[in-house]
Amino acid sequence: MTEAPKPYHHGDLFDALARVAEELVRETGIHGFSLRECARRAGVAHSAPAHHFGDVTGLLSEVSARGFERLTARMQAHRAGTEGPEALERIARGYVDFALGDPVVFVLMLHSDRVDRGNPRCQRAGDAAFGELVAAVSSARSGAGRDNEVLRFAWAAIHGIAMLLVDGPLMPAGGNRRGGAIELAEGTIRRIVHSVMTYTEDRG
Amino acid sequence: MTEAPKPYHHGDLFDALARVAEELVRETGIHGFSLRECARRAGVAHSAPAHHFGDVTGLLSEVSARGFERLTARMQAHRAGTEGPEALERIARGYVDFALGDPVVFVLMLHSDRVDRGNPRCQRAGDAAFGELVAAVSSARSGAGRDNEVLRFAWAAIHGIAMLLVDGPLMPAGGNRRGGAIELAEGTIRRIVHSVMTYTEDRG
DNA sequence: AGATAATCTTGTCACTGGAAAGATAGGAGT
DNA sequence: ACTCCTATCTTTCCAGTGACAAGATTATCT
Repeated sequence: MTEAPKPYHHGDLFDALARVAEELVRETGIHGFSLRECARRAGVAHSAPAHHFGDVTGLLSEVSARGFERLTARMQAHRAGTEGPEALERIARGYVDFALGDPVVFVLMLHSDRVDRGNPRCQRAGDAAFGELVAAVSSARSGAGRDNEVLRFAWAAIHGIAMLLVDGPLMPAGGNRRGGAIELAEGTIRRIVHSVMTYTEDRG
Repeated sequence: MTEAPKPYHHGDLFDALARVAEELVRETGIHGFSLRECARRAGVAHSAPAHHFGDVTGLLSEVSARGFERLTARMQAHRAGTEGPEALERIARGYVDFALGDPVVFVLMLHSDRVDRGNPRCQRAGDAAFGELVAAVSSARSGAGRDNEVLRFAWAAIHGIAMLLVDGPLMPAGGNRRGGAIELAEGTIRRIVHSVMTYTEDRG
């Protein structure tokens, strides 16, 4: 039939493994992830990934890097070229939306010890993603000063609501987890933006 | 000599295992944790923990529950009976201080898939800890309304700064991680408190 | 004292990640 | 065309893991 002849050389095993790993980690969770199962699904021997990624940390780091790339794209899509406070509000929504849509990968990216955050690809992709946030804060404040402080504040609040909704105590119990969570996040995000905009005035 | 005769029955293996597990998870990280190594250090057979905790998730859930108890105590100690905005500021400092002092356990408690957050002990201890935060926000606002909204906002910001400093991109690179991080957190915490206090006025 | 239940040990299982050594293929240079 | 060299992938092996089952030991209750 249409059975592939299964050539010895896969052709693009690096990419294929990264994709399968992403799927697998979503299914099984971070701890449940298995290199052998991953290789199995990609149709290669269990030691094949080692040549491309070194070890399981290397593979999951690649998954993390791709996650950051998707996060960047998501935030850009949400921002859609806007400026000012609206830009920040949209970027924040993009951040939370990504987290809610891909919770396992999100936690993997930022808070898992199975990823090497010193990994160059990971770091570059992470910097790019956070660059979007920096740019949005900057656009919202348009040079009003206190940049580092206000950036930390904004980032912390956005990241915090994402983490609490995705994987923490604020997680809605019911069925449509994502819907309820987004709704909860909305108010908090608006409040964060407001707080960022008034940063200078109400504190010396 | 003073060699213990190593009785068949340990006496308080539940507690001993929980302690050893806490230490071990600190040393090896969440993923590196091993039930067998834990049993080894406690001086019992590798299957002994199963009887008390079921499986490794049960054991780590106990570690998590104890973490919440320590978090509660830490926050109470920081608050020291104060009221109003100061209470919230101190509680927030306690939260961040705990996270920075015990980062692995902190991440385990809130964002690990090796813990069963439905576990009764875990849930009760978690509720107690978050009760401290609720009480502090309530004291700071003294019945100014919008309680759920403002609570989510405060919690998200506090949790966010803790996570980013402990295990994320804001983590200071240098040696005295904790010192630098606390300093960074201070400004953010003050800002959070301020924002909580002005919640009603500057938004309809 | 004797029965019953709780606690702990020994032994086994399938599974995991990593290392080593061999098989296969592609490419460069002659 | 032919050989060498290297990258890719497979097979084989090893120590380690969590869970389970069955047996040994001790505490508790009547």
